[in-house]
Amino acid sequence: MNNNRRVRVRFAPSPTGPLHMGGMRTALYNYFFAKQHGGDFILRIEDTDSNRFVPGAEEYIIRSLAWCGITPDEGIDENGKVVETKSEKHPHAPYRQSQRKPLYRQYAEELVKNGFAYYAFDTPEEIDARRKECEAKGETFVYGHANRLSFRTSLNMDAEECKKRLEEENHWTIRFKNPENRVVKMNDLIRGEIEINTATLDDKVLWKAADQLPTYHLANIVDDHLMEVSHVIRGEEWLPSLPLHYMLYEAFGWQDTQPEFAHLSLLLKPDGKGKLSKRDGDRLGFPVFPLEWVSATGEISRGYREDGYYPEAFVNLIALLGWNPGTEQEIFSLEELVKCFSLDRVVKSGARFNPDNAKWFNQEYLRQKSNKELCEQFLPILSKKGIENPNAEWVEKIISSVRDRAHFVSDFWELTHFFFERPTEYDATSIKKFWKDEILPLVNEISEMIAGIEPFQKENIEEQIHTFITEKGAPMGKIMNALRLAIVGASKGPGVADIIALIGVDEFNVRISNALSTINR
RNA sequence: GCUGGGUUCGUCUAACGGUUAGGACUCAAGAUUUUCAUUCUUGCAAUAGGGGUUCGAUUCCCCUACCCAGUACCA
Repeated sequence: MNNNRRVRVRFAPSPTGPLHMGGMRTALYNYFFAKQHGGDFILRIEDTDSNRFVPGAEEYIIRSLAWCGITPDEGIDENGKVVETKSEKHPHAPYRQSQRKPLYRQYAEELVKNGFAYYAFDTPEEIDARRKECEAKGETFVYGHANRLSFRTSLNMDAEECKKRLEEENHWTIRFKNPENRVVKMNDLIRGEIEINTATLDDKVLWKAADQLPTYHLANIVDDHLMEVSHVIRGEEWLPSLPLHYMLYEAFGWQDTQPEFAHLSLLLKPDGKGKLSKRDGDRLGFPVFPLEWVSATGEISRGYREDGYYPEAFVNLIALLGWNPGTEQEIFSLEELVKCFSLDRVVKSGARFNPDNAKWFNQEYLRQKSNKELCEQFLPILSKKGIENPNAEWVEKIISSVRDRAHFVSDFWELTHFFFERPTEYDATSIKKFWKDEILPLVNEISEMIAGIEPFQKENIEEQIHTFITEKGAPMGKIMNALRLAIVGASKGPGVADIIALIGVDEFNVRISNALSTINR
């Protein structure tokens, strides 16, 4: 393995549906690693399973990456389309494996020629029957060195017959001839040395005549080699096939440029057992996908973007699920992540995803926004509520008064609606608690005083209310709360003086008189 | 079942043989306060179990338990 060559990584999803958080994390880690080393991040589409292709999935993946601020260096063009023809910038096109179809067969044949693989003629049905037979006896079925000679293969048939079958049949495959008893020593950048004896491995299918396509294993090795990939950072589910991949590099004689491997642990459910799935999101009420996804049947899966998450927050929270900087820093921009990321600080064990934590990250990012930015983000929501073209400066002031309590911009309406609409109902518990006979005359009196304040500004209002109450020797809490109830309709919101100043004197008068005449005790 | 990987507060994690086992989220309490929050302070809470190795194990080794993955002509 050559450590001096250019760092090139690939993110190679298969377009079988929307990419979920775990997949995004894999993409992110690949990106951080590549950029940190001044290398390339390649996007390759692994669509060798024609049966599982899902329309729109490819676009979804690219849009999700873009939302997170990731643009592949190679594999997609300026318009976000997968590159199909070679160019200086994309020398390895096409980047969709289905379009690289003609390329793989020769490699598989080469393996056969050199004794590392063989032709197998049993149909899937025949193999299935054998498998069932075994299982009925309580045995594990493995198509491998122990029984490969009991199948119809090029290993036990004369050349003539084999040739004839290859020409006439269209359901044969090329299988890897797994060594009977060999210890393969492997290295993983996260887990260290791993050893496995090939005795337990099976003869994996490498290429299928039926659709003239390679399986993952062959396509993956061939493409990583051709695309000069230096590091493979992928999910843990690939760890068991690492020995096969090692042996394939060896069989091809590509050990010198064999990439280094790093296998990432999986994301686990917030509760119970097992890995995180789409269902958990539905069940527990959080998104599992970066962007909203509508399936062919019209089923909608919510996305972080649609739920009001900032992409920076999403990237940050995903990055810290299974990786830590070794310091106490928790808020990282994409640039900082590129700078700080390192594979040896990736955690080996699976990380349970906790939605509470996700919200906290968004809150942190929301706090970094200016009132102006938040206002711009809030305007569309106001518009939906029928508040068209409000004075932006005014909205900014309103946001300023409540921003500390929000996790999302979407929280703002609940937090501020009483600025935009008069109360039509008054909270019963608050009435009972604060709307007392002995207080009402004072409320009336203080309201008249407030209405006369000039200039009608928060500081003045606050000060004069205090003076008034102190002079009267009245109970501060009771009066303030009664005022609040009158102008808000409930016991919530920012400081009373803030609200009064923001709604203005005319609106204040209307609300007070409404309250005085409407509230029934 | 077999093979591989994993196991520190409820959760995310730090400590790569010597720490009162640290931080964050959550939760609880207190302070502030005109409500709800914010903020500040404090608190609760962990090395899966058992054997070794060692002067000393969260850390190294073995066994057990549990969790995860793979075991497809899917990726």
